[in-house]
Amino acid sequence: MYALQAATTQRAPRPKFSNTALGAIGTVSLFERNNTIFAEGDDADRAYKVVSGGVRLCKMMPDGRRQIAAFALPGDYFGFDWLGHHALTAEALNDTTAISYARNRLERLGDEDHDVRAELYATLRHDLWAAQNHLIILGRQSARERVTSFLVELIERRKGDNLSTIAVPMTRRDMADYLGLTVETICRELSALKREGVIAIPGRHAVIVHDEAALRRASMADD
Amino acid sequence: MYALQAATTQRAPRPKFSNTALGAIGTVSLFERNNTIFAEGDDADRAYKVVSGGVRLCKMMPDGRRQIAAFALPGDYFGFDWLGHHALTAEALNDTTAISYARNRLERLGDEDHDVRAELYATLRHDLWAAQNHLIILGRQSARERVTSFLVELIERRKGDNLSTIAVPMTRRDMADYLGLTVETICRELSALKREGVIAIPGRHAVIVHDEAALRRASMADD
DNA sequence: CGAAGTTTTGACGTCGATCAATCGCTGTGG
DNA sequence: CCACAGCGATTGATCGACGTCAAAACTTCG
Repeated sequence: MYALQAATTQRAPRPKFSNTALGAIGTVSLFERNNTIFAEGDDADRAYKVVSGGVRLCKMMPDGRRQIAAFALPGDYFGFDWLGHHALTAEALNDTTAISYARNRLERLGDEDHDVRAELYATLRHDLWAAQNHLIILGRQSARERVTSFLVELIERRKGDNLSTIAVPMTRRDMADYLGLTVETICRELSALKREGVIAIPGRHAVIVHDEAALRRASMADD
Repeated sequence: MYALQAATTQRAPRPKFSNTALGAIGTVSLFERNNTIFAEGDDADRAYKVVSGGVRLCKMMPDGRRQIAAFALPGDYFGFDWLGHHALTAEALNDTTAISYARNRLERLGDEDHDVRAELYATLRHDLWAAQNHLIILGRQSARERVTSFLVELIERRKGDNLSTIAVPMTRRDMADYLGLTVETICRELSALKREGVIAIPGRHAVIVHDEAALRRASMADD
């Protein structure tokens, strides 16, 4: 009973802003691969929605260690989390198109429009939910569990298409910095999954899932 | 410049609800050590503020592994993060007193009162900020860095008192499950810090900080 | 074709986990 | 008041998963 309830209620829907309210105030921005969109500590004067490409949201340590907190993929919002200064650095994974919203306009809209307010709130709640799930991966899962959890996450974030081929827009290093591992461990786990027939790897930025059930089993799909 | 900015702006203030608005609708609850206040997946019909004692907020894996996402100490709010179902399990660290707020009253108040709304939003933002800082600890820090980061966090959360003795209301196991380590590693790191003269350990639930600068240096205070 | 960056694989090292024993509280009953 | 049981904390010995170092293969782009 508890497990069933958890399975049906834990999924936090990615919020969708009403196009009517926000559509009008956004402007299109382009970023090329590895460009910084904003850095941790910057004035948070703009927030974004990814149209195409992808973005990594990360924190850096003084000695160069990096932890990626999340990836923003097409349809996702980012930069809404902190209204004074950005808490994370945002960098383009690829050549990326995004719609950008001015902070002062967002705030005005949030004060006036109950729906926009609810959606800003839902965005924040979704990010918190995602971060808390990420904690269990980083704190308590093995390398195998992390890599399979990540692939399952990509499967579930993939929008309409039900292909068994999933797009992997980030590099092995990005995956490593998201999962708290090294590039080499990522490669080894992917190779092992390939050897076991669970997946195939047609190229750097794609994975074919042959046995999704095995993948989910290996990921210990939380609770 | 950037480092200075980060140091002054990254700290997310713990929100304080206006007592006038919320004070009226809270009721006092008591929980004894290790009692479950709510479980992951439960209907989120109440949210809480800790008065005395402490609470761990955690996720469990089916095989018993546990990740603690946060500790709620006196003055902290918890259970506000998810308005449908709770995303985390809350358990009392100690005999604990908390003020509990009914969800439907909170929602009504949030709709009516701009200040309450801002404070609910600030609570969520604080939790997200804390979770993102936690990610870098779990993903990229050594055992030594994790334990010292934790002690620094306790120092900074300690309210008015400026004593060098800090209260540690949780067990070694709780610390381990918060930091993604084992009980043994926690003990060993604490013993090493004691041997090096950085801290003293007068009892299970207290630490005396002799060299706070060394502690902060060892914690690699992020960014 | 050559250069630079990314991915993959192998050999080896290490940090923290595991297994095990002991210590030291705290509470309970004789 | 003391003996003892039970649980948490501590310390030691050993193990193993993942990191580090190194080299080769592959991809991309000039």
